[in-house]
Amino acid sequence: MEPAKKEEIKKGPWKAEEDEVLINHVNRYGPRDWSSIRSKGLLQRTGKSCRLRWVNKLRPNLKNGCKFSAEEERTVIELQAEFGNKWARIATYLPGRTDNDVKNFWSSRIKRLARIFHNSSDASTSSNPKPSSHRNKGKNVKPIQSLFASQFQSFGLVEEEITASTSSSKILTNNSSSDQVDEALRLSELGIKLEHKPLAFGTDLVLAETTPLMSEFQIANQQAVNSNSFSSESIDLLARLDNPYYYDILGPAGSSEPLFVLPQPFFEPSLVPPTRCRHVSKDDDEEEEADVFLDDFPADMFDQVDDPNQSP
DNA sequence: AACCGAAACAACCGCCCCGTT
DNA sequence: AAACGGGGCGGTTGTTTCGGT
Repeated sequence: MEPAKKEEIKKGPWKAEEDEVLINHVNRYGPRDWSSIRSKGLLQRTGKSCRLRWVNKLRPNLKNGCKFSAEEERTVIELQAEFGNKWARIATYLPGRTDNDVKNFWSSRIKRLARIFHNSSDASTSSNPKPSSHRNKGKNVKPIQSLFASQFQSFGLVEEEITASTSSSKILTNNSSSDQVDEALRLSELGIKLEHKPLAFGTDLVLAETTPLMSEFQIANQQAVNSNSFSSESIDLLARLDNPYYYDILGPAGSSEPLFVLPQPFFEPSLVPPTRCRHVSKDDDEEEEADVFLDDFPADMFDQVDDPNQSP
């Protein structure tokens, strides 16, 4: 017997009309019964696809188009160290951010670090360093140290690429570019608890491993400051790193005391107007209009969404 | 202006959990 | 108790945008 011809399932980018249908459905029934959207013939999308679209793009109060602030970055780093890759959980601490946002942010960050450290490795291991390109361009990003090994693995880099031969103390060397130092400083600034928290980046990082790293910071610091290639912020941070009591400033080693207070898990209040963010786009004439239609929602329709009584 | 690499973003896939039958 | 389906989540991949050469 010929199986009933399945209705074609649509994939790929969503159109405005589809969004509208989805929003109308949620407007009427709430954010549930995703599979019924297809069974009713409203959309040729799977329930999962509908849910994902709603959660990541159409939900009110999303910070679409906003870069992560320094505070958000720090929160992600801290929570990732604590929870691991529990993006949905981490996202509950970041108003307007989705698990996908957090995941993408982290992924980009890891790739960037991998590239930087890889280039650093090249520079430090080469006896005859070639002139570096302007922006450290390089494909075949290769992580070079065990420091971030498990994190790299979780982002699909093969195990043999993670060589144990390079120590974290080589992350920064006298050959490090100012880009590398800047990023490493940023890392130390944002991931400030690395020195004290074994869970950081999912590795068994211990203080003994990071101390040489920091001394290398100081070496690079001197060079870079001498060459006047840092921003004033970086120079300020470098000055602090040069301070022998810097670690004390960060907090006592081994202390479980948080260095800053994490925000509480966030639950979007139902009546808060949608967060509007301008796109980071350089086109200043282009105002963000994506969620204007959400203003038409009844005020109480999101009461059931993100119920504050629910645990994350 | 064209090209290229990196970063950012969007969406799908597969697995797992849980409630229902 | 087992089967099934829906939903949630993390991982991955494809596409677009951005910035530099």
